[in-house]
Amino acid sequence: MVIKKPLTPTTVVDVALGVVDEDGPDGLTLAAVAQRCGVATPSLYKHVASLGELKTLVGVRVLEDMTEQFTAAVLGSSGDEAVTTLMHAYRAYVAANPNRYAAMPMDPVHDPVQRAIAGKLLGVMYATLRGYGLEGPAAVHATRRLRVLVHGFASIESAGGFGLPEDLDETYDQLIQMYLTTLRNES
Amino acid sequence: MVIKKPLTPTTVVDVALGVVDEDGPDGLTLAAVAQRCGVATPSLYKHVASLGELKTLVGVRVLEDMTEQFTAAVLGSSGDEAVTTLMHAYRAYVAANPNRYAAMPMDPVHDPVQRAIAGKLLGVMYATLRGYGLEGPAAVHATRRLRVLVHGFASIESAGGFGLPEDLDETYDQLIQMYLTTLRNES
DNA sequence: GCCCTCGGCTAATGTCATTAGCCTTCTGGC
DNA sequence: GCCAGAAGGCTAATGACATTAGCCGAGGGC
Repeated sequence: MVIKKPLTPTTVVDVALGVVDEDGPDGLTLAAVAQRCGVATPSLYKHVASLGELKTLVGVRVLEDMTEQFTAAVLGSSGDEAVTTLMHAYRAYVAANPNRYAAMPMDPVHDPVQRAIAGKLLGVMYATLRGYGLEGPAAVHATRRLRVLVHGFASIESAGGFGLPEDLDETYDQLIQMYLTTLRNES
Repeated sequence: MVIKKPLTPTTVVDVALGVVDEDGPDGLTLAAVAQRCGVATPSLYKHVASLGELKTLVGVRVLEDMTEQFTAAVLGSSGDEAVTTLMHAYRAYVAANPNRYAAMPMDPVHDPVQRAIAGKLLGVMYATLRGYGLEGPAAVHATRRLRVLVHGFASIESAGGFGLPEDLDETYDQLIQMYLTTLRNES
């Protein structure tokens, strides 16, 4: 007999992430998670309140995951190099975890926990822009532009939305250069 | 007795769009559509093959809708003005129809009908860039950049993903300027 | 040794999608 | 006018899910 690790909310979310990775966000179902846990579906309710809550928790985990990776990627660099690194790291994350990214909440505004961790992720972007001397609103706009670029590209790419054969790396490089140019003109 | 219009695939899609508008993409259910049509759920199968097909058809309709609007918006202008107009029209469409936009397929690659109409929409963007003298790959990259910008911004905005109070019009204007700058430097 | 909580289970309900099979109505051909 | 057949609706049934209620055994604190 294998020693059954006790089921906890954390392990349930772990399993849920596995389901998302394999079956996509829509494949995330309590039944699927329960089966992987070797447990009857209703038993999950001892650990999570509902499918909706589980999805929220998965979203939080993804946000944490991204925050961690991007923070690590960007550490030790600054200026254009940092921005470039961050943008590449973002694209790489989404390419490596397309389903997870699709499970990321676009509107973390509602759930307070999600909002907190989403704020951290934003903070990484914001901090990466430090050194360009942006003040107040200008920094907010610059962060938003960055977010639009990385999310726009990544979401289309991960959905397989770019049909033509032209090099996507080249397109992404152009986006990076475009963004860096505005930063330079602004500071 | 009101004269019952005969149900056709087209009217079913019309009703489905109404459901999407009100309840979001996830609220689109055969049961909901059937109820609005005043018909039992299985009866819908006389008109659409499955829920999946209905979603595809809804996606097509949204793409057609957008294509039509953007074409009209951009007619008669060219250069920076045309690009600016297109970008504003895109944002306006998504703001006016957030749920519909969320129902738009990001990967029209699979269904041939969707691919065709998606190609038309891309064609509008592509045509808008005429006059910048872009050749071959450069035009493709420029179109992609445009798409990334408008989709990135619109999808975040429509999801309520911009939390801070700073003016979103300003952010969008900056994105437009950013894009126009790259176009000028390229042509 | 007793009680209680934890974490699992089964049974039941309700919502959906989907399939099968029936029935009525209209239409075209004769 | 009559009939076949297609169109378009319906009911019944099945199977996946989420969710709720209520049962039960094991283990720990006392």
